[in-house]
Amino acid sequence: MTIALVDCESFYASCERVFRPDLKNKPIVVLSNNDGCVIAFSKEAKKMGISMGVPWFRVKKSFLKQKGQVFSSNFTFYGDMSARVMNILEGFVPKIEIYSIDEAFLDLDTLKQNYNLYDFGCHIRSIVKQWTGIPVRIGIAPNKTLSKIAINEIKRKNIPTSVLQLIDDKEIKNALTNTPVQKVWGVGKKLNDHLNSAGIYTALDLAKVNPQNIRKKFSVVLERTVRELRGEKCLAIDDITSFKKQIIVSRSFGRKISSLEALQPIVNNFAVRAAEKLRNEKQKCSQVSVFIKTSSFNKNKAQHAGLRTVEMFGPTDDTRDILSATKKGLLPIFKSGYAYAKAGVILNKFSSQKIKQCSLFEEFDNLKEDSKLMKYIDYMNAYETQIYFASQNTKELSPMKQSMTSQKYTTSWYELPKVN
DNA sequence: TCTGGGGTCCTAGGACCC
DNA sequence: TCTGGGGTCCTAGGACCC
Repeated sequence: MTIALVDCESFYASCERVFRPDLKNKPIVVLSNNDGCVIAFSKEAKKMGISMGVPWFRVKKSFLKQKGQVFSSNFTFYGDMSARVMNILEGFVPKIEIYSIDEAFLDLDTLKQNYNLYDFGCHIRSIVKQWTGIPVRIGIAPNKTLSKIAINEIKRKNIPTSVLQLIDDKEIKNALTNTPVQKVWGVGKKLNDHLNSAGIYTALDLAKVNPQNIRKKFSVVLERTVRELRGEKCLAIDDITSFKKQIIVSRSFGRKISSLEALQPIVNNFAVRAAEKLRNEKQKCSQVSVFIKTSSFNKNKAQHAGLRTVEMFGPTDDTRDILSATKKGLLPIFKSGYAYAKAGVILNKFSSQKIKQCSLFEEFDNLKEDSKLMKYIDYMNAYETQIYFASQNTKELSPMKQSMTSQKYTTSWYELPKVN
């Protein structure tokens, strides 16, 4: 049983480099929405002390002074580059799980025995690099958790080929010894603290604990992790693209918002966007939640956070239903006198668009056909015309700072790269 | 001054059943 | 005086991931 994890090296930063060869070997950072914090960075930026999630305003000055290059996030572009990489990977083996925008698990069991997996990894790496310009690391191991460890080892040891096969017991033990337990896939900050206080500091320490005891003291999730560290295979490769179970549209605001009059239309924007996403997924939802919160970083200011869930009368994908639920949810959680920093709309309890269900109190004869209105609106919004709902905030559709976005090199005719 | 967004899975505990 | 036992289903919230 063998799995390969293909992981794109500092993916967003690498994307930015593909059409900007002048940025080779230069420090690059990519920022989150609102240019709030650093969410990706190149090796060169790492050397300058940039770390994941650091607030941009804190490192901005010194980074720019050292001739670093900064980008606002350009997810349309990264998504397209990701699809290209995944497409290539799908050509190598029949079973692959696209785990995130920059990672995929490949099932290598379908390959002929005695196949040289290390060479195969190197081959994949060179093809992906040649066809897309994106450098990848490849960790080969008996299961998912260990393939993650292999990727960590490539980083830690700075292995020049960026491919590592972790199969031999001694090698695995050595890698586990060198992995702090917090770097194990599935161990976050909270678990790390608990494990540390129980005297578990490395991945090897964790692997030595009896899995049943772990299950009793922690959870079945961590038990699986322990078993995988020991070489068992617990997590299967899930190659079926499953439907979404939840849709979230949320944003931190560019500036704080205190009045309901200002907040409601912005939350409505999120509701409209969420409904569009839902229709795009060809699903309906039966539950809408709204949340608002003040900034948790402002310790000396009064804090308030609220979440309210509203049940729908039946599954719906109609923006008007979702808007009215949003309003119902927002009113009771809004308290005046607070400076709100973030809000969001969450859609839950999905069912297929094809299923028609009328509510208990609805006459069957009245079961209306789905209105064509939404279809027309989506159709028109896909092109130049924009149709808004009256309750939206159209003046400040995205009160978001994003001043340093690169071109949509591969997804817009108007922004294609030019060759002189 | 300024600190992301979008997801999944699991569990404890409440509500309910016989 | 004394108030069961066993089970299912659902949900909010926690923890984690990238």
